[in-house]
Amino acid sequence: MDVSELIDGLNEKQREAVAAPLSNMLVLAGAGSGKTRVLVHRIAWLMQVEHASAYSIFAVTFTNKAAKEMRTRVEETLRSPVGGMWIGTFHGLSHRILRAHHREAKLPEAFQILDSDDQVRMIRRLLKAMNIDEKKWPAKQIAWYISARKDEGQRPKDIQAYDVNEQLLLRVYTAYQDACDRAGLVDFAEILLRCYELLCQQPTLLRHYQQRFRHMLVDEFQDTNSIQYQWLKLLAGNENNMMIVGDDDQSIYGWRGAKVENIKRFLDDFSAQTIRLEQNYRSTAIILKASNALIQNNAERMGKSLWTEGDQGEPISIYAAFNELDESRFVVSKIRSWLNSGNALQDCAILYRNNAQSRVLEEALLQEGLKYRIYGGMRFFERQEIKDALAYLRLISNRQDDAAFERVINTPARGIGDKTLSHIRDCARNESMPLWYAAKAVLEQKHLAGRAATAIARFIELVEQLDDKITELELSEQAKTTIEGSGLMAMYQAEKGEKGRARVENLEELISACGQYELPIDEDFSSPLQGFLAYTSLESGEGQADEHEDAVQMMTLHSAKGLEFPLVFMVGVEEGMFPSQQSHEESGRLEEERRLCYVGMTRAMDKLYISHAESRRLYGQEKHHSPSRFLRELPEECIEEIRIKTQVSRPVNSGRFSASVTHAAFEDSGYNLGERVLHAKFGAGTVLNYEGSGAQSRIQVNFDDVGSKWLVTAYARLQSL
DNA sequence: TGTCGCCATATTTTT
DNA sequence: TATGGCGACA
Repeated sequence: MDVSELIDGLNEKQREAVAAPLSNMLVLAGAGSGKTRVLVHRIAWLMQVEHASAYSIFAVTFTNKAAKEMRTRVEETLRSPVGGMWIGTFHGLSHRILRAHHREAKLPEAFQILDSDDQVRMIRRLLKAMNIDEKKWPAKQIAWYISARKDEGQRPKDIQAYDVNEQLLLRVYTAYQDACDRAGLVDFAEILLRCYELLCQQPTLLRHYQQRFRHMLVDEFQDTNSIQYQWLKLLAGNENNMMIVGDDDQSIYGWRGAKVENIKRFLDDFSAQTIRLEQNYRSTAIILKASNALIQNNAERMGKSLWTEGDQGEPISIYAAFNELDESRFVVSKIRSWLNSGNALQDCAILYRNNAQSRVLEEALLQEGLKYRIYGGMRFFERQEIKDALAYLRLISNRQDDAAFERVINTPARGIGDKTLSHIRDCARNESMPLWYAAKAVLEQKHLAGRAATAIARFIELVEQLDDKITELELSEQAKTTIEGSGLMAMYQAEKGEKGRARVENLEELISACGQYELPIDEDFSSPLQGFLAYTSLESGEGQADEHEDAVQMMTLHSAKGLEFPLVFMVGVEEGMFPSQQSHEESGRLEEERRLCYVGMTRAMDKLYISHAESRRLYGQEKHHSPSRFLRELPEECIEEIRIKTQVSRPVNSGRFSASVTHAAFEDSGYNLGERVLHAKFGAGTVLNYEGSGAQSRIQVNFDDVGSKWLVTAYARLQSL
């Protein structure tokens, strides 16, 4: 392969990064500046020019998707599959190390991963056992606390509890950790922390990995938390080279422990040089100008300004909607015209601050007959029926797994009630043994009523029989046998309605997913089932159907990071929504919101619409929000305001009056709402409410003829009356 | 064991 | 406003 291929077609800065001599390096990569390209080409460069072996390369990302993309693109660039190269997520790679050295990490061979939902359930059980009021101490909050501590690398012994509240949290943390350790379970944060501790405590092991991974690359570095930073630093040792790629302006995960400061820390700790990628290949000049202007209002920045050789493009349109319904209709009508001009639905995205905002939009899209796809939400492997099935498989492969035991002991219902169960739990606690063995013990002690005893005996027999039956089978047969043998399939088949049908389908899908699963040859799994179980926890089931259907893409601003769309709508850009109400309280949160806005804007390639509603129904109450401060931070020359202006025929305080409406989008024939409103001329409306005076007055008007319940809050320009 | 009604609750999410 | 969790009840 000709090496020049690797740097041809790159801009100067990209080339500088790709072809840099072996060293520590920060690539400060702005949105749309081709950072993945740089990473991929750098890997190829290391192999081709520096003659690095695939074996010596270690590349870390945050999501499976990013890891997968990187691997594919490296292989495409090198035109050959690369084995031996470690490309994966922080969790995936840590987990891999833990599997390989489970003994040293003091984990059972069949250790399993607890997802956030399992974690909360586990804590909920502990709280009950510890007699802690769940009302006062929600399990979710405690789970959050524990994960946060682990993200900081803190074990219970490292924590000083100064007040009673923290003492309680600490007690639960301790109990929780104890329970996990005994059951052979690790939560997500534990994977990282455990791996870090393992490497700290096993110098030989650490040296082995350090000597292997000569070339480390890290993506989205601004999202690393404390333990991830420590882990990387440990693996890097003194000799290895690390290239980190990130963008401080796109740091939007501070609230879950990400530390932007890690970038600066890296520069110090690794005496690295910085390369800035500022040329943008995605957006129009206007969008970039506005984004640059916005982000400049943040104080703590490394400094970066995006530019493009491309066109100016259209101004950013800002629509002031009456309310969220009007906002949705506006968005939908613009999408309709986009579609009518021969564009694809999937090239257009609606971005919002929180998930609840999607509802009104969905309804409007549905009404217009436009297909949409919502990102996020329940993932395949997180669904109830799937987790039930997996819990059986987990219990079969590890009898100590209390979380799995609790989940399936009475699913499907087999007459094991709370009483019997608490009996077992008590026994387990007193004897400090896993629930499974406690159940057996209780049975032997014959403390139970006949019926309960039979039920438990049957359950134990069931699991043991399944275990016997499936050991020799192929993975998908194992799943099938378990799902059917456990009675889960029958249970969900009996469930009425659409839901039940979908669940049965999902279970079947699970069986087929087992069939498609390939056990990674270079990882240390004792069986395909082990591998599959880990896979289901670490990879929550992306790549479901309908992904490629032509549909409007809907997602939160957070999940939009890394994506791009020709047409983008950002909705609900109002004070109190975005920036969100709660971001006013903590320091630094406002800047993070601004970065989020920056992320959103820079998703747009050609056209960006931003909308805000003057009134919005929120938690059952009508709320009035002013336009977001972020809008004021956009340069005037970059924006075009679309606003329905109401002119009232005569000053009124109440009663009927007539109003005429002018609309900036009048010329746009595709704008249904505008047309409708205009043609209706708002003949007569009833004033419902009147407040203030002068230019700031507001009237609330009901126009019966425009639609049933259409409530309009319009700014009356009294001076023009 | 399932259902009803009451109550609190109400960002952002990947692994 | 809607939703989900929980206790009470049949």
